[in-house]
Amino acid sequence: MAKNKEVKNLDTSTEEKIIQAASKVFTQKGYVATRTRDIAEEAGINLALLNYYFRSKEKLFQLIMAEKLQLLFSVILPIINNDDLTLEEKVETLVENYINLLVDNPDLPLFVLGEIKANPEGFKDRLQIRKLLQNSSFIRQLRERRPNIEPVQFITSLLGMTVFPFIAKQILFADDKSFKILMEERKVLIAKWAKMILET
Amino acid sequence: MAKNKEVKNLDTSTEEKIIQAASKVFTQKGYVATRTRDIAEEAGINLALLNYYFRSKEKLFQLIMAEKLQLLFSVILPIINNDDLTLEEKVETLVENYINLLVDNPDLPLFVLGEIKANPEGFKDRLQIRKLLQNSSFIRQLRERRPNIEPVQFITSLLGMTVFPFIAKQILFADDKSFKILMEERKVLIAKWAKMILET
DNA sequence: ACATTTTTTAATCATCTGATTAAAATGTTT
DNA sequence: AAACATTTTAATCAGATGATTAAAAAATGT
Repeated sequence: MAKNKEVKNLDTSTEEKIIQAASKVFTQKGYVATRTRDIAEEAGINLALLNYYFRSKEKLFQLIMAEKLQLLFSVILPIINNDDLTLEEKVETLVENYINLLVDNPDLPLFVLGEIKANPEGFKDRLQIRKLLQNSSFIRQLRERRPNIEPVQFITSLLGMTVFPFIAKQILFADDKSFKILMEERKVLIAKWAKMILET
Repeated sequence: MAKNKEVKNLDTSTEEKIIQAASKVFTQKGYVATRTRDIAEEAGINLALLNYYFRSKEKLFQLIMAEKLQLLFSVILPIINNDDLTLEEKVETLVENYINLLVDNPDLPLFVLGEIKANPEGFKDRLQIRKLLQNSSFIRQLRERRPNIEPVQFITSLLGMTVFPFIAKQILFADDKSFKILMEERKVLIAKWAKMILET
């Protein structure tokens, strides 16, 4: 028998291949548009094998979605709660790290936001972002600095400037090469503009 | 026989009911997630009637999508090409009109952007936004004012600040009522912030 | 080498869904 | 009212798709 799953295929186990494939197809096409056959083909395996490893399309999707949410949270949470960072430092780090993440995962925003809209109830529990934000030192610093501005207005703008280009990529940008260059430029631009907003 | 289709049902002809229903369901759920049966039910008619009026789901979708693109363009194009408006006036009007449009059609951005991503080829011809922008007086004014900033960087930020809240609504905002209030506030905020960016 | 467990496959099922069809109902003109 | 055109419906079809099954193949332990 093969008890140690870890020892088998050191490079890419079948399970890992499926997860990789599912991650790619799901984020590219979304849940409904994705056929389990697509994932199987992408993974280079048979369809039935998918249901052997993961009981259903839904289960596999939940796994991928949890991964993606974790990825997004892991960039935001440590920063907005870090009491050692000034407001300006938080903004800089947030923009820098977020753009880095999105350059490597350009499909992430539209995927996650689309799935949330398609099935809001399924995210009710997992998405307490608002509450996590509410109690963050980031919000506290924002309120201190600009008492007359709703923190959510500033955050929406910061996120909008950062995330929107990846959502509207197809429309606004010509080719992938220049897009990446512009996104690098954008790190300093957004940080500068955000700080201006905080100063006024 | 009934030659004058217009005379029949003055309030809502069957065709109009179907279009209304399709508009609602498509923008809410997207193309693949929408079943023709959903549209029929929403319109209060039988399924076969859909294929009687519009030959197929695809045809009906194309009609709706064309409507929505037209809606979006009709807000942007007249403004960015209006030589009588200063750069600041363009920004103000653009933000004001766009938020007004999105408050009435909050599903529009995610719908259009999602469908473009799902089928980029189908939009290749219809989406010359980049070219339309390129030759606009808006771009010319931006280049004059801030020669050191790529116009697309500014435009992406302006659109991001304006459109993103409607895409991330579910995540960032608590309830619909406060959302609308904040979006009203946002008109002046974005205009102010955008003008600051242009000044520096 | 043998037995046992794990992995993989081909074939099949049941359901969903877009579309069609034939016929009934409704409306219009004469 | 009769004849004709238009509108609406119920029933059905064909293809796609998620899932299952039974059996073969491969890996592993003794």
